[in-house]
Amino acid sequence: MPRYYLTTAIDYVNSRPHLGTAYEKIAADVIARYRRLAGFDVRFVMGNDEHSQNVFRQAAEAGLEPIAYCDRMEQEFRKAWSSLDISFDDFIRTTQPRHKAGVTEIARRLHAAGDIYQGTYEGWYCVGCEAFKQDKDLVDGRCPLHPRTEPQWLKENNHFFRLSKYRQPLLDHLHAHPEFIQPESRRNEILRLLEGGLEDVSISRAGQSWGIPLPFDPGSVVYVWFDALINYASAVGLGTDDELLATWWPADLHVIGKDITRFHVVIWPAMLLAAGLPLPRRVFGHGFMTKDGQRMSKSNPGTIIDPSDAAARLGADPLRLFLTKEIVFGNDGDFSWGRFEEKYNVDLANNLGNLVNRVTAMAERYRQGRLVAAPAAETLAAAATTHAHAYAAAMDALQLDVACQSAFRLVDATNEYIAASAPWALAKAGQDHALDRVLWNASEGLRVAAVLLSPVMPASCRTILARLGTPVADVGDLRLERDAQVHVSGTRQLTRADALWPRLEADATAAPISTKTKETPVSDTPKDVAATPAVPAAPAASPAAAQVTAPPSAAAPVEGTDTRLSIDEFMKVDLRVAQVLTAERVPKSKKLVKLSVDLGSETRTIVAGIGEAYEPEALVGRRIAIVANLKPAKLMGIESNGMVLAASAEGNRPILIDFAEPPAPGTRIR
RNA sequence: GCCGGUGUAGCUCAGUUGGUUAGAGCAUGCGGCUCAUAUCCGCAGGGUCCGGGGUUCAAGUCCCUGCACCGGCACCA
Repeated sequence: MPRYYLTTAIDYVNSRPHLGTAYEKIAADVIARYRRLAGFDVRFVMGNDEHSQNVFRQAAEAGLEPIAYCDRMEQEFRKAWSSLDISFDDFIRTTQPRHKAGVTEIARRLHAAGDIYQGTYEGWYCVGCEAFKQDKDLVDGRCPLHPRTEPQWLKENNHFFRLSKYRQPLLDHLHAHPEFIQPESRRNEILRLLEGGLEDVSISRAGQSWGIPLPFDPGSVVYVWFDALINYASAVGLGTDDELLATWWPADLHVIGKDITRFHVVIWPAMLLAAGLPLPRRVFGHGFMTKDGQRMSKSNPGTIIDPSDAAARLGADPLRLFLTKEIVFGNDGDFSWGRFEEKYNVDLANNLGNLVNRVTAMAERYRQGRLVAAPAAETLAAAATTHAHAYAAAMDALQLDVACQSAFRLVDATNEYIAASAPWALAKAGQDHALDRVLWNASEGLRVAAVLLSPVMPASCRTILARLGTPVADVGDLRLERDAQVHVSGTRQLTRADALWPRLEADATAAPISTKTKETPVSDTPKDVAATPAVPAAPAASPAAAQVTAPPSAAAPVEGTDTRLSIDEFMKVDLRVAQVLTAERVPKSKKLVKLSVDLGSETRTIVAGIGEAYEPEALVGRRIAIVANLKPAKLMGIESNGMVLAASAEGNRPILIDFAEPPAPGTRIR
């Protein structure tokens, strides 16, 4: 049995998964399930990346040990993936002993190969900022933010990886294996990057406790991204189980976001070359998800969609289909509730779902559900073969959207076949033989379509197969070769049941469905499956829900990570009323405005990013709210001593705070 | 200002290395069917492929240029 090892990127645990991360897992899951269907022995690995300083900080803020925080986040992630029916075989965490063993092994190998050397990072260090400063950041040899503090010349011991040594081998590899990076556009970017030269990279941090110690310098920990990449090999036994490693490595496919392509096609392969390990066969950089055209990001709450919510609304399978079929794999994709609901109605309610219903209904009505094999209908059988081949070719080429479309063409072909052969007319005319044949073939067209769609909609397809009298214990038992063609022998008992995907009516689609419905678990006995819908009836929009036009709100903070401030902490912020004396645009900037403001006792210069929303002249005389005790910052060469308060949603123009009655400049706000 | 992306039917988008008459779904109009969740099937209308210039026997596709929108950074303290 051929093997297939694929991975997704492991996820940072500093926030809960959103639809963008879910998209990657769904796409990878579709590929994994397709490979199983195609007869491969599949290993599908996902996991969490836990050794970042951010995680360390977040844990501290939540009053937790880092590992306890990570444990909690693991549950969050597992819950999300479970609600989306992600069929990973293994879930690796970078804090696990097996991963530490893998990292240690790689570090040891690179060290032995002479590809790690000790270097020092030297530079001006500003104690006030707790950071190294570049020469260009210093003014008269001093940190502009802390002009009274003498910067210190510091050295930090670091270990460097000789990445530069692998420039030519990487270029050779890319030329020898054009399929290594996909899609194509990313490959060109990397070629340009390599042609421009590579610099060695630092792989350690001194003086940190949260991380994996370097075997040859226990005082340093491995830098987080270097650590993270190794998970792909440590998950299959690097450093712990040579036999397992030999079985699965190299990976057939890394599915990652396009933003981290260069880590995966430059640094990671260079590490493997240095360690004497084979390179992964393919790296696929998928696109980003947007919400209603806006970039989905943590700092923009309106764009964050909780994948479990989205799945709960119409079902995990409809969501999986939408993301797989409507987004060209490799391109950015947009999610909107309206489009999701539209595609749900068209593809699932009207076409596939209705086909299931009409086939089972006719079988029951004309034959008490009992169908006997009949000769294949030529056109439909040919369509099944053609579309199944196109489907497999597309899947092999990772054109997931094209593959879905092929499967749906078979759904269309089956609907056409039914219309053309009019079984209801045959029934009326008493042409039993012809009727038997049409019913059998229609059910076969549908069955093959369900087999093809099973990687995308596993639970639903299992239900469809059960209703068609061809139950499987697990869709993983299906095989393309055997099951994705029209069969011409046997007898079956079909069962009609509730609509799989009830059509959403216009007024229901206008409002988000706030009721969280969980998918009815599919029972193990096919009989029950046939009797129970895999997806509950769409919840009717209640009058109350109909008034709500906003989508479900952004992800709530993780339980237990209470980030609220005490009153003392809040009082540290010195908010003041200020009156604008002068305002002028900062030359060559897009949105910066330089203000001088009256604070009662003093006059301050503040630079604010409000130039896109306000004309500077209109600000003069206006009373605004500012933060008065911020550390100064330099913006476009101008020192800003404070911050103007404004309502500012990401992507929207800021709106200044206004006072209904004018307070005196300098008045404290609290 | 720099870097990147996008611009194709009313809407949402496909369009491989240049190659017949530029496609799909939705929406619209007409017709058919009644097994089915008012579903399905057929037909039709609808396009300056953002503008301009160029290369070529041939350009939605390649090159130059302009415009518009989006994203990132410089600058949101």
